[in-house]
Amino acid sequence: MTVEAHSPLIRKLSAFVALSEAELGVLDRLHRRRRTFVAGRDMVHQGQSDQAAYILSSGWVCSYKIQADGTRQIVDFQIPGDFLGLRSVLLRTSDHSFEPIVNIEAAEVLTSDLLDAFAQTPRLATAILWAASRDEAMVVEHLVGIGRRDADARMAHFLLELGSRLALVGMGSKKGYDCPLTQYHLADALGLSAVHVNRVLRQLRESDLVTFRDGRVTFHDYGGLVDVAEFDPAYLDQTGPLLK
Amino acid sequence: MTVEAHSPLIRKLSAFVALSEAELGVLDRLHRRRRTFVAGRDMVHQGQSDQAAYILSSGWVCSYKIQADGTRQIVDFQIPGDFLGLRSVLLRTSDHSFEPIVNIEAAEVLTSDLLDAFAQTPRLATAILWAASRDEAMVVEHLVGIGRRDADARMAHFLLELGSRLALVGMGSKKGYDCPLTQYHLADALGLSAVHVNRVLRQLRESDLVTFRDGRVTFHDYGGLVDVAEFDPAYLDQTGPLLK
DNA sequence: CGAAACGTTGAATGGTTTCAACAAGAGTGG
DNA sequence: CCACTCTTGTTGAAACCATTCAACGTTTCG
Repeated sequence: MTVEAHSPLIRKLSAFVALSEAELGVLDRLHRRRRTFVAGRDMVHQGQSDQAAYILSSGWVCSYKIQADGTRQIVDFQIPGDFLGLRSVLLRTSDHSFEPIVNIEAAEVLTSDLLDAFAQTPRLATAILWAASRDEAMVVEHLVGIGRRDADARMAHFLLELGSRLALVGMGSKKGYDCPLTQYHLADALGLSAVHVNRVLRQLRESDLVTFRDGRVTFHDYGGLVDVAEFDPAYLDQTGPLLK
Repeated sequence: MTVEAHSPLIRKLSAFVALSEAELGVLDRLHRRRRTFVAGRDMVHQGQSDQAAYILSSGWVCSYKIQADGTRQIVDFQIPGDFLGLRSVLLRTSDHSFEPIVNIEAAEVLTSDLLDAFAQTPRLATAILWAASRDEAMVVEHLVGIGRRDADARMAHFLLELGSRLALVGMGSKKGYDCPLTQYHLADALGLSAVHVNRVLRQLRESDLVTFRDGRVTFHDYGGLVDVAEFDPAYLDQTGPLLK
């Protein structure tokens, strides 16, 4: 079987670990319980208990937290190949909500499925924990961006990071990528107002760096954008840990 | 042996799981390799490879990331009982730096020690992963704070969260706690300028909510502060997962 | 067709930063 | 022991980045 024939998750993990046929089989079996969710309706709501985890196979999801005053902070976006709710399984309660941005397909993974898979193939367990650590590193980088970058750099960094992530599952390149997010999503993710997001996007467009329009991100000057963002993809480029 | 006779880590884990004598023994053995570090000099520098992890037994540490333009974002503070660098072990390279804020004592934990301990007592492994998930939840809450809270609420929330964490290891109460941080630390953690931190602290003090002075945080009106911060400690109060 | 969601733009406001200056205490070396 | 420097804290004034408010255009969809 070629890598392309598999799910985005397998494609992602394969970029870092050469998986054996047996491991590929276990991974395939994790994808058995297929489910779909419609855009806009929360799949998991913050405070909900005893949740399953999911592997996203198509579509986009965002994980977010709502505050008492109604403002929303998007913590992360999930794209095909990403795990979703891994932490909610370990803590018994989910501390944030998940909302599908478009209609999505996902494989439901019960706690027992996951533990069984880990018991069968420790190398796979390590690979998945590696992916989880990489997600955590992205949240940290997100934190740094919101705390210490101005709006332009923040936006530029965000669009670049998303591009790198999508490239890993074959959904983007240094030319650009399809992106179903609205300016409201960007605002809630970057800690800005929707109005300001619009202005920032205009400025980046008029500087011939990127265009965000009609569900498509187009890079016009990738290098220039990297400079604006001070984008260093080191935290995404980790090679596999403990795996020879 | 009573809980008080043990390390802060044991004290923390004991608040959520009743540990057996055998598990306590394994934990004690993880504390064998004692080391000290002096204030101000990085124990781990971002980009450094093949790092050990540490269990902090006394003193305070901060983990941070420096950007190209020299600005610093503190991601988290570690207090006694906290793990440090657990992720750096899994990813081969550390993506951020650790700096002791005061002279500290820590137990060095080699990757092999950790894996051995996990193999011996799966319940302990779960407990430690639970603690790691809790740390991640705090980073997420931190992200929300920087993205969507104004400076006053951010500061109030931060001081309250720290208080709750310290209370768990017996170093603080709703009256207050000792705190070796400078206003610069607060600024770098909260994504503010040091000047503004000073003003915010003054305002909170003049509203008779908290005083931050001479290495001591004193709560004057705990309830009032909770209101300002919209502090909901749910994400800290998880009861243990998968452990009956 | 009307409503709802998304995008766009201008003007006024405001929270936060920057710049600048000074005070107090700790540590250092002459 | 004093002068010196360094770190930390403090305060005012000006400048700025981002928000809020408000209005309007566009597209989608029932």
